[in-house]
This record gives sequence, structure tokens and C-alpha cells, in this order.
Amino acid sequence: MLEIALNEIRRGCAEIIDEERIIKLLKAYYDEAKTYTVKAGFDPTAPDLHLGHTVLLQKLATFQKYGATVQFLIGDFTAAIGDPTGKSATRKVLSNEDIAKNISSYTTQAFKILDESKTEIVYNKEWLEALGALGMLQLTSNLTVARMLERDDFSKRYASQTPIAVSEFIYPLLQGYDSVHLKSDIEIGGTDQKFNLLMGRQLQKVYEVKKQQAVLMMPILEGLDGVQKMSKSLANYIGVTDEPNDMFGKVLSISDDLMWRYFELLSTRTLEDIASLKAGVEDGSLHPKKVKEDLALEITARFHSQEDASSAKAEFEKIHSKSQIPTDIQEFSCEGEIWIAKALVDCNIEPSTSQARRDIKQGAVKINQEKISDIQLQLTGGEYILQVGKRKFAKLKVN
RNA sequence: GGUGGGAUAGUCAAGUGGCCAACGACGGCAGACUGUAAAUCUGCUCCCUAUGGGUUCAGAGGUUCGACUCCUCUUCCCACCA
Repeated sequence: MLEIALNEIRRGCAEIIDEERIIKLLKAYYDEAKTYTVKAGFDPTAPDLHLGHTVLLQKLATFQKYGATVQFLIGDFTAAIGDPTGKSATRKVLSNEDIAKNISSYTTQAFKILDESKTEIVYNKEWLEALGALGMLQLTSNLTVARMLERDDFSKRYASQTPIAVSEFIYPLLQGYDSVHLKSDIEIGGTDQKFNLLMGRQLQKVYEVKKQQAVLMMPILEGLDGVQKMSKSLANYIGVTDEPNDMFGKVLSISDDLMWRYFELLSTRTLEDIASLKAGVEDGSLHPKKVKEDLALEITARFHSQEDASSAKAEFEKIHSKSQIPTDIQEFSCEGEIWIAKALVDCNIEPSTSQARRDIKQGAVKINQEKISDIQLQLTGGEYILQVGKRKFAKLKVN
């Protein structure tokens, strides 16, 4: 029993600190039905979750399966202040309303994966605001500058003379203090959070919370390009609220190599299953496309439904494999005659008539499945299916 | 506070008086090839019913027949020194 649980917990992890502690907690759960807490912090600045976030959520769900209560920590305190971090564009300071709105959409999305009955939503504003200047000073006195500079990010920036705001030193402390207040048994986060996660351990020791939290780090999920981390700003993400068709298509568009990574971190299949799939692909008995389709189905079904997933698959095949026209196309209409380039722009499938001309010249534009080459073409009365490239469709009615 | 350097298309980055709608790289789009991909090859990548016209090189003025290029001011960045 314990072995199985542990293996599942270890799956895909980048690093575990104090695994002994986790084993003890699991043992206590099996022997005495004692539960424990797992903390994970979320930043309510971005209301849309993508698959990168779900890696963490799924790990939390695994813990729930094995006796954990999840402390779903919302960093509303830090969000209200803003983050001066130099590297990414300075975070906006959010209004309370925005934060509240983000939080509610956040949690609805999160509960597609997490078990709500075993989740406790906590807000760090509650105790951080109460900390006060004195508490803050006490907190900072636990740490030396030298220790702070151990953090990779800081030391690099210091060496390269990139500015570091003093408040940036405070953030890890606050995050660590969250663990003190919540008396978390385990905290999980991305590998980029290592320093902050360890801070929780250190502060728990100082503040004499009986035990130090174990730390489990998940790797950062690569985006669709397979190189950079999945993030909204890089537009290489799969959002959990994406339409089934989009979601299915996006999963299918990842490279074969990346697919295994997604299997490990996102699929609920067992590791043995995945290993045998991989072996099958390697010896040629399984087509990689087929395997990837299964992954796409699984992921789509998780956030929508089994039916949505299979119809997304059918739709996809219709468009791509058989190069037919999708079922749902946006419809437009206009009066009288219309010039083809203008029509494409009006139907939102081309950004400008200049671009439309170029695409027509290149043979990327089809009307009713027929390639066209005449830039001057005028459309007169009738219904047309306009297509640019493989993906952009529109239906136009000319009256 | 002082002294230098910089701001060019989605990003990086050439261009230092006309040959500039602006080299190149990345990204993006399209075509071929495929498995829908990836890799590869090719073309395109400011706007406009276009063998032409318009608007661009941080902003505002100026010099000049002509300015991304020279001058002045403004804004913002960066480096060195305090």
C-alpha cells in the first residue's frame, strides 16, 4: 500500500526534500487514519489556469487520495501589493474586486481536479496583514543578506548588477511565514520556487512549529513549442477553459518527444502503461499519432466530457485528415458585390487586404474547396465557404 | 547630482544624408512533404482595389532639393562616477 502511494507521489517530481517525513505521514495515515496537510500557493493575478498549473493540482489530488487535506493558499496579500520582480514585466497591482473575481474563477477551475471536500482555501492576507511592522522586523531578523544571496536568481542579478528591490527579499520570507502559520506538513511548488519552499522549512524551525515541512518540487511544464515553459504570455499554452476542439487540436500539435513528457506529468495512466506505450512506438507496433490521440482524448475529457472529447476528435479528423470543412463556421453576410480580398478581411480570416493578396498569390485561399489565384475576383450573389490555409474558415452570404 | 551611451517593424538587431518600406536573425503566416505534427525545403511578413499611392525608424521642432541618418528641445532607458 504504502509503496504504491509513494510511487505515485514521486511520479514526475523534480526533487523531494525530506522524503522521510512524507513516508512517516503516509504511515500514520494508514496505521492510525491520521490526516496531514499539503500546502500550495497560488497567485491570483492570472485568472486563467493552463495545463502547466494542473501539473501541480494533479499532484495535490494525488495527495488527497492518500489522506491529505490541501491548503489551497491564495496569495492575495502579495497580489495586492504587486511584485517588483525585475525579470518579467512588472506585475500590476490588482484591485480587490479583480482579485475576488480571479479567485472565484480560479477555484472553479481548480476543482475540476481537486476534491473540494478535502480542500481548505486560505488567504494569506488574513495573517500577513496582522503581522505588523514589529512582526515583520522579527521575521526579517531571521535571515542574513548572505543567505538571501544564495538564491540563484538573486546572486546572478547581483553579479550582473541588475537591480534587486529590497522588497524582493521579503517575499520569500512571507511565503515561508505562510507555512509557519498554517503548520503545513508538506508544501509543493515548481522547481523555480525552491528557495521559497525551503524558506518555509527554515522559518518553521525558527518559530518552533514542531516539524519542518517536507518539500516536493514539480518540474515546469514545457509549452506547445516544447522549449519554453508553458505560459499565457508566450501563447504556447493549453488553457483548462479552452474549447474541446482547441484543446484536442493543441495536444495533437505537440511533438512526439514532448508527448512523453505530457504523459508523465498530465496523464493519469500508470507509469507501466506509459512505458509500454513508449516501447510500442519504438518498435513500430504502435503509431505515435494514435498514442497522441489517446492523450488528447484523455486531457480533453478531463476538462469537458467524454462525449465532447470524442466529438472533438471526429471534428479534427474531418478537418485535417479528410480535409473537409468543419461543422461550425462563423457566418457573415453582405450586400451586393464584394471584392475577394475585402471579403476575407470582413470575415476576420485575414488581417488586411495586403495580407489577403499575398495569400491569394501563394495559393493559400480557397473558395468552396477550390484554390483561387485571381486577386481581382469579385463575389456576386450566393453562398461561399472561404478558407485561408488549413485552419481559417468562414461562410459568406452575398445578397 | 555629474559624465558619457542609447531609443529602428511582434522581438532582437543592421543602417551614420539620396541606391530605405529599411540587411539579418528569431517569431508568425502560407506552400511542398507528412501523421495534424516535428524536421527539412520554398515563399511571404506596415497599410491601401495596387506594375501605382500612403504612412513609418521614441516625441516635437529645425537645417537641406532630399533625413532613420545632421542640429535643438522633450520623454524614457542604460553605463560609469558621486
